[in-house]
Amino acid sequence: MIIEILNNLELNGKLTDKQINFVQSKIEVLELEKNEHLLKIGQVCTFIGFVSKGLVMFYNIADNGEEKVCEFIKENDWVSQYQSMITGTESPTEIKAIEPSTILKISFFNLELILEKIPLVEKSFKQVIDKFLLKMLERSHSFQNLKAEQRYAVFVKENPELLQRVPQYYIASFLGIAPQSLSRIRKNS
Amino acid sequence: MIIEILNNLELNGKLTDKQINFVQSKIEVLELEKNEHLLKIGQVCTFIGFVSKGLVMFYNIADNGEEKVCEFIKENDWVSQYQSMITGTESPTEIKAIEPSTILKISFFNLELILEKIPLVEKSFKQVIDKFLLKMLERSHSFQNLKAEQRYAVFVKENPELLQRVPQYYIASFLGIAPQSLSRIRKNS
DNA sequence: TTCATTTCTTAACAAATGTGAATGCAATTA
DNA sequence: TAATTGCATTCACATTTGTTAAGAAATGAA
Repeated sequence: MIIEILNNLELNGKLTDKQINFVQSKIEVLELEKNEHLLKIGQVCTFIGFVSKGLVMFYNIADNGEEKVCEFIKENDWVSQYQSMITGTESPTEIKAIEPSTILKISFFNLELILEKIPLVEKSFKQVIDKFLLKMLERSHSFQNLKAEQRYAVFVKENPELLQRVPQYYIASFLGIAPQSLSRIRKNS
Repeated sequence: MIIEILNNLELNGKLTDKQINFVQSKIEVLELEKNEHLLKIGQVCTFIGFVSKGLVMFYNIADNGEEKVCEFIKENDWVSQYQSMITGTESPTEIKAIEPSTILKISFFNLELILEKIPLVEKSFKQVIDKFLLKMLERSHSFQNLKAEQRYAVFVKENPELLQRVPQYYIASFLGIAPQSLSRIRKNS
């Protein structure tokens, strides 16, 4: 399973067996059932997770109890609560599995050990953060400049398979619109 | 002027005179007139700037020529085009001065030199990136969950002085609404 | 100052999206 | 099987925001 992480970090073939074993020894494997939480509101996020299998979502809860989806994280991508992670404060958001999922979990403590010991990994992790920043820039831009219909079109183009894997009302939430509005948009296209 | 940078990085008193001189020698001082550009579309952003005096904005240009404001950057804050900077590609956005401004400009080349030589500065710069990421998270969240009126209320609360310093149609643009809509919102509150 | 230009406001109407309720469908459970 | 539950769709109507146009106010230049 660590192979997938190395692939994702574009480190395949670049680490020694010893280094790989070291990294592997710092990883905890977590199996999540559907709807099981990886992080709950009020917890401080002290790890970064790699979705090895399945699909999770990152969301916050509105006053009326609605789940507002910020991000879907598919297999072979990283998930964390950067806000809680950066500030060390309690997370205002949750992370839960949409499908049964396998998460490779690395605590910050262990992550620090890895980054200190293997500079190559540190460089790669910077890129993980960079990618996330780019994603958030793109997301703001999309809200600022596109209508819901266009946002949905982009989503479909970039995540065609998620249409099958994610309930539609979660997609609506991610797009910042009501489920009924998404129904209407789908009808007119 | 470098004092302001050290303050911003929370490094005041933590560097030796020699280190300070080294940093200072890598900084270029740039005076911008109102509406003068720090970065234009198509350029690759190869620097990070510190707004020592004045006010700049970061925006992209829609098909119809409208300027869509992504961010206002006040004195004592950092400005860069992270997307272009991270990917090394041509910037799709511009940066220009809203007021006559003084920018302390550090090229990436020099920044690398500084970060390598002074680890304390490297740590601080990570925090600069972290803050920007948090800002973008907050911005997405605001678009996803708040109505224009609420977004404006938040903006006013967090940037009361900008109401005087920024033309209203730029604020509307930043909020993702038409100038007329902002007029209406102001009227009803 | 006066004129020209830019910015802001207002209003009427259009378009997009939200809301609440009803319906149907599919999956799950008793 | 029947009943229940959750999700998607549809509709009518409300609210929000966009658009166009006109004029008022502010700003800058001669």
